[in-house]
Amino acid sequence: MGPVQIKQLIQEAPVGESVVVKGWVRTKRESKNAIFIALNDGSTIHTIQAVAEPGQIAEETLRLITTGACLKVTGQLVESMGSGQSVEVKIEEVHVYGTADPEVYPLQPKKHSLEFLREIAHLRPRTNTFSAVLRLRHTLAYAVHKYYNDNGFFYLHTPIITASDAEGAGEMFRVTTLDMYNPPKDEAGKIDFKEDFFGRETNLTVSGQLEGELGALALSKIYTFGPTFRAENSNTTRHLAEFWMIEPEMAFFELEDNMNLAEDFVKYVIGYALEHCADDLAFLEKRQAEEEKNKPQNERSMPLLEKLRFVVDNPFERLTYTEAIDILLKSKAHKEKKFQYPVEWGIDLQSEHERYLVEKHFKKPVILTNYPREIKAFYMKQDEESSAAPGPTVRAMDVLFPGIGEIIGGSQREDNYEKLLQRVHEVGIEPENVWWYLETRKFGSAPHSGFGLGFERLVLFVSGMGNIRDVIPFPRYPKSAEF
RNA sequence: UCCCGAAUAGCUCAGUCGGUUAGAGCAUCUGACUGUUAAUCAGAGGGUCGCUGGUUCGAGCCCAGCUUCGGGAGCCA
Repeated sequence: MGPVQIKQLIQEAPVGESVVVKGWVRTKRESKNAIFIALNDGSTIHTIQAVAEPGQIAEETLRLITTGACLKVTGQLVESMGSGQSVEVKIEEVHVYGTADPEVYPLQPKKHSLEFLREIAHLRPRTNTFSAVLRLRHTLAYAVHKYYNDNGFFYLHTPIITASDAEGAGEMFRVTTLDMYNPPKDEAGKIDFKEDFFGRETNLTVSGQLEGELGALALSKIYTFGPTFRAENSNTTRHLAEFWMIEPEMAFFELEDNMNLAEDFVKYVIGYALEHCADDLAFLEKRQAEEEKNKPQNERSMPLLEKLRFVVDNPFERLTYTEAIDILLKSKAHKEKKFQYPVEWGIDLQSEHERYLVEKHFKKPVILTNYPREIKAFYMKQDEESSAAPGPTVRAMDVLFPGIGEIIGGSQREDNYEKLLQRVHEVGIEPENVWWYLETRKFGSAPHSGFGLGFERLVLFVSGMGNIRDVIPFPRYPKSAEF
C-alpha cells in the first residue's frame, strides 16, 4: 500500500533491488567523490542515506537539496561503503517535491530548545524528539485499545458536549451559538439559555465518567478514550486545557478489583511500548540523559528504560490514606518541619507529600486508598465505619507515579440510592440535573468501579519528557491555541 | 491565579561600575579539504537589545507598568 517506507526498507534491506524513497532531508554532505543525503520519512527514528556521484545531479537541483526539503529518490539499494549504516540508496534520479530555503527554514541541523520548538509546533514533528514522542504516543494509544478489547471491554463514546456539571471536576468551557454581543435576555434580565442551541446551558465535557457508569451498568465492562476539557488557569508542566483521558468503568468490580485492573493495565501498556518502541525509547533515553547532564548527580533521573522496566516488574505499593498520613507524620521531613503544608488526617495531600511517599519513602508507584470522604467526589462509595480511620472515608484510589504525581484517580462508586442522594444534597448538586444518574441506583443497581487515567501524563512518564505540552501534537493551555 | 527567574543575531547564550563602533558558539553564505555521519578548516554577511513610559549629560544595563516564556505552587488527570 503506497510507497515503501524507510522503516521497512531498513528492516528488509533488499540489496540489489531498485527502490523509490520519499522523505525529508535531514542533512546533506558533499565530498569529492560522493554526495550524501540523509532522508527521513517519520516511519522510524532512523534515516536512510542516499548517495550520488558528483556531477550526477544537476547543479540547480543540488542547490535545492537542503535540510528540510522533500525529495523523491529513485535508485538501487546497495551495501554501504561507509561505516555508519549497512545499506544505502545509490541515486539514479532525484525529484524535489518541495524546497526549504535554509535562510528562513527554522529547523537546522543543530540542537533546538523545546521552548523554541513549541513556537513552531507546525514543524516540530519533523524533529527526532517529536517524531519519537508521536510514534510512542500512537503505540500507547493502540495498546490501550488492545488491552481493553482483549479483556472484554467495550469502547463507549461518551458525549463531548454536556449539560451536566455534576462531577465538579473543574471550570468548564461554555458551548453556545448565542450572539455574545447581543444575547437574548429573560424577564429577570439574565441571559436566556432557552434560546441557545440545546435550549439550556452546555459545556465541553470534563469527564465521561457519569455516562461511562451508565454504559457499565448495561455492558458490564466499558472504557472511554476521548478528549477532555478543563478551563482551569493551570500553568504547569502537568496540565493541559485539552487532554485525552481513558476511563474504564466496570460493573461487579470492587475497590480491590479496580486497583488490580489499574496496575495490570498500566504495566501492560508500558510493557507494550518497551516491546514495540525500542528504537524511539532508546533515543528518548539518550535525549533525557543529555538534557540532565548538567544537573547534579542526585537530581538526575534513572535511565528511561531502567525506570520503565522497574515499573513493569515490581508490584505497586498499596496503602490507605490513613497509613500514608502516619508515615508522613513519622517522617524526618515532618519532624524537621520541611513540609510547607502541615500534615494531619483530613488534609488533601499536597504535591510535596505525594512526592515524599513515592520518591523518597517507597521509591516506586504507590496506590493510596480510602481517603477522607470530605475531600473526595460525591459519587465515591462510603466505607463502613472503621476504627483505623479517625473520620468517614470513601473507597477511593489514586495511583501516584514518580515525577508525575497522580496519574490515575478512581474509586468504587456509591451504588446505594439513599446514600448517593444524601451526598448529592450535601455537596449542593441539584438532584434534577442528575436524575438519570440517580436512576441507575434505583433500577438494578450493582457494585461497580472505575478510574480515569490522563493519557498525556502516561506519555510524559514513558517518554521521559519534562513538559506535558511536548507530548501532545498541538497543546492547548492558557493563552495558547495556535496551530 | 500566586511566588521566583528570564527576554540581546535564525538558534543557544555572554555583555564588567550606567560611558565611544553590542560579542561568542552553532546555523546560513563563499572557498578549501574530505566515503561523509549534526563532517572538518578558513573567511563573510547577519541586531528595532520584548513593548511602553521614566530616571540620567548618557540606558542592553537602573525604575515602573505591560506582554510572552521558563521553574515552583494551587486546581487536577
